[in-house]
Amino acid sequence: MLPRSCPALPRRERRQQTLHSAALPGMMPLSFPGVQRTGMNLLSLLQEKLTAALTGLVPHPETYGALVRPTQDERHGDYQANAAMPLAKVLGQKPLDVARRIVERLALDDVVEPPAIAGPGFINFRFRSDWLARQLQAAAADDRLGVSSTARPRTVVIDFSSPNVAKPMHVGHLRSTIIGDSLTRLLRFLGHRVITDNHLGDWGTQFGMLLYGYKHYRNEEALRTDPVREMARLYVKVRQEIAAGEDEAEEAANPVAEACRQETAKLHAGDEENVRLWRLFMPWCLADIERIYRRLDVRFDHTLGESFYHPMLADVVQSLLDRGIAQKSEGAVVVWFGANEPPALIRKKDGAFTYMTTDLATIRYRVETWKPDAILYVVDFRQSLHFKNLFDTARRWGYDQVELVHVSFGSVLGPDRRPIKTREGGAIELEQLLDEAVARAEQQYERTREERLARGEEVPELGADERRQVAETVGLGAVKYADLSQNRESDYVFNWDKMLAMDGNTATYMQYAYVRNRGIFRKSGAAVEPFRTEPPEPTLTHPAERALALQLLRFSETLQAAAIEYRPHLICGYLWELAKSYSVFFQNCPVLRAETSVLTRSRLLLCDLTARTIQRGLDLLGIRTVERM
RNA sequence: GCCCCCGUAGCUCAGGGGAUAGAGCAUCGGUUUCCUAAACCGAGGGUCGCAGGUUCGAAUCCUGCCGGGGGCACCA
Repeated sequence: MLPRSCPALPRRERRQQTLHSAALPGMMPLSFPGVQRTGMNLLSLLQEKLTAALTGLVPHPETYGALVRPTQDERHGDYQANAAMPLAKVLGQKPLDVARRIVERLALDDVVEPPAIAGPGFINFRFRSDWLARQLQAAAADDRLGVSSTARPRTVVIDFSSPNVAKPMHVGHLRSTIIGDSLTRLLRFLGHRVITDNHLGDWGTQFGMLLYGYKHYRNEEALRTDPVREMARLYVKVRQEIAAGEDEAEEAANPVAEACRQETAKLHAGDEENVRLWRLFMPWCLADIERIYRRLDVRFDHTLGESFYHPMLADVVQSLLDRGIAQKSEGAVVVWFGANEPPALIRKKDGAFTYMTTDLATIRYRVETWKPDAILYVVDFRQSLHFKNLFDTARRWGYDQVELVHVSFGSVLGPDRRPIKTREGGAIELEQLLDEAVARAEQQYERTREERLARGEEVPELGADERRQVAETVGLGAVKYADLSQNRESDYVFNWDKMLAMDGNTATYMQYAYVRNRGIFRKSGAAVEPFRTEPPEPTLTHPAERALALQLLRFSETLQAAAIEYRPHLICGYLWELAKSYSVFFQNCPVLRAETSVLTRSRLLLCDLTARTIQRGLDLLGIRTVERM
């Protein structure tokens, strides 16, 4: 069996599921199911106020009330409402007149400056600085940084990572693993009940290969001392043998491959010896992938692989036949979709079941066991047809209340835009990649340290342990962030230098912003606690202070948008903007040397809230921070 | 053959009805008696693949074409 997230060729797919009903093209959803519109959500606040102003004035006020966007140019204010132009036609009035009537009815006096009407009918909002300051003060006193917890928690099963065991994890598994983990963290933070389930490929042909390898090439000594490594060796050995036999005879039977297939078939048929060996191998295989998950800081609530569902498959097929959803055809059992569309097999003519059967059994099990509102599949784009068929079949089968979503992502490509390979043509092993990232981070630390010394700067002298810790955190953060910061639906061109770059929109930049921030507190001896328990109301007089404050208060709407569309890269984009705002602030607004102690306290509040927001944002991406680097 | 996706700056990518299309890298120029220079500031660089259409308004929606990729019973 192929892993679900094998490295692959490309392409993105549009959202398959609509979580909100957009009445107008391009409008932002007014609300996300289960997410309360309260707290510091600036966008929602304006949308609500606008909707209230439109109520009684126009039909479908919430549709037009939702047409609020951040401005692209700060000269136009902070946010803009675009409702007047489309409403002009509906009401048969001039857009500027409509805009004026809307503004007259808005109840936002204590929140925004008097709105400006500009251009063809844009209504521009600029928040009052004193209002922003009070919101910031409230956010600082809040563990959740002003982000509301959901009013209606949903139960969501997230199916991600799902590698084949019995062979080393490779770079192709990375995207599913870290996107799925990030979505888990995000939805949990917003208050949803998330159940993570690693749907392992633990029952397929790769086990046949292991069985064949074990029977022919095992090294007893190696198995005793390091079974995991021996498993990997056997797998590679067998795969090489199969590959060697493929060149001459593409179509002709490959004796080794055929032998492996037979081992697999025997396993499925319950052959005593093979089942015993399967039970022997599994813990070793699990230990191997578990090591990587630990390093990546990824945990699963359940690891129910394909083998778990094996006993249920015959009943699944029978049930689908009984209900007339599946038909027998050419000796197989299939489910038909459209007249011109090929069917999906749920039982092959040799009696074997397919991954469609397993996935159907899995849906039934999950729905009956956990009663989820939604099941997310974080899987390679190329399986979109499979999921379309799977979801269609499941709904016909009666599972039409659960929302089934294929959270698809693009492929990992090499510099030649072909699927990423090592020089030898194999997949890049995940662990090697992580080691390389950490090694590069360590080299970067060395280089930077020498440059700092050459400039006569103070250098934080890290002990060996802390240095390793920094390298691990920075290196893994770089790898994760490089992937997560890209729209998941795009193909991902793998590039060492870009992935491990420490400039620009990278985890390192964010981690560094955090470190500089913490340095201020360390240097001054100021404690952070008072800024969290009894925060002062900050003064926002410098443009850099105001811009930073505004960005900090956009955290809530960012997380909401990321959750609606299952797009972690929105968080990355936000953090990048936040870190840039902080940099400008840092450059222009001395903190410890501010003119007054009141201003110092105000700026320390901004610093601490920035640090906490960066730390929280990175945490939602599965990335850690360090105190010094 | 049928279906799906993509084409935006030299490169890698955001933006997917709203104001003059953005960022990073790369290139060029500048910044350190100052809280970490793994930083900051500035400059150049685009016919948003092409052509029609819808709209007050299109990179964004529709149609066609060109180029690239993927998927399409007995692998998963």
